[in-house]
Amino acid sequence: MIGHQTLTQNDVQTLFAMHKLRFTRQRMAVYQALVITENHPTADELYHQVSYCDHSISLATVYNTLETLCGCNLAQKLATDSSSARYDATTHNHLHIRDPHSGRVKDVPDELGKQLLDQLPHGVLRKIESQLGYKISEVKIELIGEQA
Amino acid sequence: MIGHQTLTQNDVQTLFAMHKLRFTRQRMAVYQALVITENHPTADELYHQVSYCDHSISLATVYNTLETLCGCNLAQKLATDSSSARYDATTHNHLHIRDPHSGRVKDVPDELGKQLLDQLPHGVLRKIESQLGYKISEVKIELIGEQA
DNA sequence: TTTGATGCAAAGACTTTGCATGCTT
DNA sequence: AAGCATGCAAAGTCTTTGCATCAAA
Repeated sequence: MIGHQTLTQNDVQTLFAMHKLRFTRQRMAVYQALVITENHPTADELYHQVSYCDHSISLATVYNTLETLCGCNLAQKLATDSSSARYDATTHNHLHIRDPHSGRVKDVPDELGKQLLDQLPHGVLRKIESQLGYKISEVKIELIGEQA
Repeated sequence: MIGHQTLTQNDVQTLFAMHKLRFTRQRMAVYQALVITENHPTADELYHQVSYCDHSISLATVYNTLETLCGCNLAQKLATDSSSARYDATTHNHLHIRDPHSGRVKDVPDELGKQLLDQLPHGVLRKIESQLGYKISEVKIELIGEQA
């Protein structure tokens, strides 16, 4: 996988081409901002961040771009209990750890998250599937805790 | 714990009194509807459900009531990636299964949810704690899947 | 009686959409 | 050149709020 720190314009251009997305200055800026931003930003936060360099971009374009990115799995919309949606450029299943006091959400390093997901009791998951009549496609986990 | 099916008006009255909430016909109806409803309803769904019997209740009251109930932990607002919030009268840690197509959320029966939580790889959790410097107090799990 | 809840409508926050223009392919 | 993306503003959806009235304690 391409490291986030070294994501060049060419990388993004290639990525967009792979997904049959037109490459525009606005999409480039929104995607870059999304990838770079540590915490998971809202559309409005991205808009302000991008506006800093591109004074003409519109909020509607940010929303449209985010929807497009989510549509081809280059981003995902996170579930939230607050009003505005948050977005994440990491689209593979990964874990978040949230500190309820500070409200901060951090990513759990992939190798640890993967260990946790791999070691889930799959027998119980299958029992849940058969008992509820569902086909489980994903297990989302959020850890709650505070910095020691 | 009081079973949901046998929740009488007196139970609710007592419950509200314990939380120093005024007992009104509207709050009673909203709380009852929330407890009874299988999938976690939106404010609008509750409004329509309650309206069926109480033609004068307003949507604003439903929202106000839900906020009040959440404020004293008689309900919780669920995180969602769609537009409207969903509410849940079960406030202890339990598992949800969400169908991304319909947006519906269902509870996983407590005994199965408990099995899943008990059989988590605690060694990995401790590794995450020590590596990130966090004390994990809770693990929230949401299953994604669709009805077979 | 006092205090807080309700209903209504208006305002607010967030997001989507229609359309003319411009840019990518 | 064709078709999709953009910017703008307007509309749409969900939620909150101000205020007069009403009900619970």
